[in-house]
Amino acid sequence: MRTPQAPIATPPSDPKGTVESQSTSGGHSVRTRSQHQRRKRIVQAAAALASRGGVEAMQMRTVAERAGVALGTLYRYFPSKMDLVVAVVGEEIDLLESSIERRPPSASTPAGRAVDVLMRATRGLMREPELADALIRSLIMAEVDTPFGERMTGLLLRVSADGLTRERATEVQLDLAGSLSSVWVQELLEMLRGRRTYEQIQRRIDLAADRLVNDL
Amino acid sequence: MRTPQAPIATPPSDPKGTVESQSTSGGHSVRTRSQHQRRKRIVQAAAALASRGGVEAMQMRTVAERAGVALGTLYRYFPSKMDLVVAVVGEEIDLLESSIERRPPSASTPAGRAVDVLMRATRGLMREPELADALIRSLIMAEVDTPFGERMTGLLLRVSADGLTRERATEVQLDLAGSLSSVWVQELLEMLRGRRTYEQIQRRIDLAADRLVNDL
DNA sequence: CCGCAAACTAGAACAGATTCTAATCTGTGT
DNA sequence: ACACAGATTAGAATCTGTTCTAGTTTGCGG
Repeated sequence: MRTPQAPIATPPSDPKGTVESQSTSGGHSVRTRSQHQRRKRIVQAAAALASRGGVEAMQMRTVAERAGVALGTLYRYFPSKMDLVVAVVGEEIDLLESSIERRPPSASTPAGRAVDVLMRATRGLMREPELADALIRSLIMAEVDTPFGERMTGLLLRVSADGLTRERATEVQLDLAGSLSSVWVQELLEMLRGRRTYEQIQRRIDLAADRLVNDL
Repeated sequence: MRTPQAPIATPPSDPKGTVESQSTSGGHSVRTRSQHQRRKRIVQAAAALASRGGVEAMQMRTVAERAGVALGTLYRYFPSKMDLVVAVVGEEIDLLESSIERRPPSASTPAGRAVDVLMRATRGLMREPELADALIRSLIMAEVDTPFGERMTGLLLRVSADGLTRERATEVQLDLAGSLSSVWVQELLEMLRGRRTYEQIQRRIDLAADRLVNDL
């Protein structure tokens, strides 16, 4: 019975999401420490299971067991399975981001770089269809604010607008990034339904990018 | 445990979906008669529940009860809840189609007529957000071939290509219809997340249609 | 009217997500 | 070291989709 508002997973009793520093200073509510470990173990276990049998194989009991925490604890960290899925998906994006840092897209035009990123993500997802499935579903179904669409759009924005963050991008750039990631999601869906090959997706993303560029 | 292939709901033991005629002739397997009634009662009950609390309120036990059939029977007609949702959604499209027959879109350009249809559908959906939610989700999640996307695309095709059926439409027209309904779905999603108003959707659909037209 | 296969029914059973409980553990302030 | 709040745990309990069972009903061919 999903309640309208389900806060995203953060170590227990952490008002804002910004827990990082404080080593010996005036802490007062955050248990940070083994909790980060625990959270990591959980997401790891979940990811491992998901990359096998997909979301189905990622059963809450099993995740808890593998992560070595009680079911109740798992639920304290992730109020619903969807939240956990979203977290796993987040990890995946981290990977993509660091991959892009390591080897930035080389295309010369903004749209080209955006396409490059999307196709790289596509290849990554094709390697683990089960996870891709979970990702797409979570992306679309999430009632909570999906961090995924936002992040992917931001990512596209950065590579296409070359270092700009969302706030500084022009409306036009935002539109490019947003539209492209929309199209991409649609294509991924089709792929999951077995109606697209990698090549087809590439062609269509290219096409969409071209169109957008012409429109601007 | 969703098995890969879940046939869409049709009165029991009905090989092809084309059951209509035969009144006294060589029938042999179809029980048609009260079964159509039963099916209708089920979908009706389901729709009623869904238009209240959404998919969540549409519990299989409750649906069966309200429809006056046993749970097992419900499952005989609709092998999974998703199938039932799809059926309910189908009803909704029927409504849209007949509405369009009654009062065809008046715009002068093909794209204009397509936009007209989409916006009419949008208004209808906004009236029952819970159902809209169910619709969109089912549309996107369905593992079975979603009849929804197909039907909506076909509908757009008919109004935009003015009487042509799918087979006769040019690739270009197909693309128009397909792209528009993609965009529309995305916009509806945003609306459900509270990030779009009717006006915004209208503006964006218009824009998308314009773009497409220019591309053709 | 008879017999049979398919459809239907009531209800138990099962599965996995989510919630709840009672007891224990941990970290922090005093 | 002591006390307390919040975190964790094991496990029972609940909820809802889905499956299964055994018995009954229905419609049709003979």
